[in-house]
Amino acid sequence: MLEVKINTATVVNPALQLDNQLCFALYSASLAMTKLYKPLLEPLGLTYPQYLVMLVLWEHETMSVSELGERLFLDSGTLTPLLKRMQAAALVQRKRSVQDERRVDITLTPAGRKLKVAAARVSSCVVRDSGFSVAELLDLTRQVKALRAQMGPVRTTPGRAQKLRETSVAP
Amino acid sequence: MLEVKINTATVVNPALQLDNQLCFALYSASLAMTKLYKPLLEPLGLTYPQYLVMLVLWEHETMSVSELGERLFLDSGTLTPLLKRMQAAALVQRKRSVQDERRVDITLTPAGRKLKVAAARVSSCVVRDSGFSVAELLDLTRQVKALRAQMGPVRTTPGRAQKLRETSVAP
DNA sequence: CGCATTTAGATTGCACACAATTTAATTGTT
DNA sequence: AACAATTAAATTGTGTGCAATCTAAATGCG
Repeated sequence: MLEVKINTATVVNPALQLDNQLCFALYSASLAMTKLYKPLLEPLGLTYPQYLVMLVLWEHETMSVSELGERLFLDSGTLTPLLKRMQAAALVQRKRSVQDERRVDITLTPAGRKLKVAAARVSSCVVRDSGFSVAELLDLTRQVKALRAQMGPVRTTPGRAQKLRETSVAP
Repeated sequence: MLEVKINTATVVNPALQLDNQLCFALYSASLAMTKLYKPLLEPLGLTYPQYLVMLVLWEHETMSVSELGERLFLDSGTLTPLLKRMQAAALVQRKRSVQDERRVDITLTPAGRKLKVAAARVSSCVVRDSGFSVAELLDLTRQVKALRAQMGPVRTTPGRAQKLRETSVAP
């Protein structure tokens, strides 16, 4: 491996430089986005992941826990406690399905439905603060989604982590 | 607000559709990236955020906790316990600075330094699994970093959340 | 010098994420 | 019908993120 000593810093191998890491860019941008949303969602009584759940429910009104999980790429270990908090906040209802007693259906309450209007304002606020045009945002969204699609062939259900082929590289 | 009833689904207002949300694309892609790395980092005894710390240290060898925080946009509340675990794993050393007793300097151990070779293999493995060309990855990285720069004027030190201007929109 | 202010880390408490396991309900098969 | 296999949630345990608070050390200033 090419290696150069500069000062006290051992640098080079661009593949390991933090600033070249897409993973770090995404990680960091995602956390920054969460912080951007936080003060805007606080008046609505929502955390950021809870806001994502609301986005789904505003499109569908009723979904099972696992359907929500498929849509958001989250599992029951994350969603169950989150949804319980949202129920405690009277934003959603959790009810065992009658047709299938395994399912738990999540439904918006009137209060939850009502939040949609305020959320639209939050959304426009964030778009503005991003400093990007709507076209740029949509294009970037498209690219990031394409990357996402490449990476995670979904795997919602707990258990079975997908097997990754190891790259065989001379040691 | 324009609103259309389709089936049981209340749709429309593209600004609130999950699939149009850059924030969700980033969030989801970032989590997927973490999952992609996880099985590859496990043999190295690293979690994904710990891997990010290592990337910084492989570039600098020694940094204070707050310097690491500035680089990674993380605060001491996150880093302190994480670094303690890394110390317990003998990857880094934590030592009070002599010049400034407030500082805690983080240094790579020989074991930590050695991991860099294996990490390069992990990196190339992830690049391949992304299904994107290196040029595409770098370009996307550039864009996401630009967005990141727009959003978070850094704020490392705990306390003082930045004040956001509310959009004044007719209720 | 003396003392308020600032700065660096650590700590506490809460909310995710997720692997792994458990329980219960349903489906598939014979 | 009987029973193994599958599926849906919940639970448990670990590791982040981060706001808020706390302690101690350094700095600024009259």
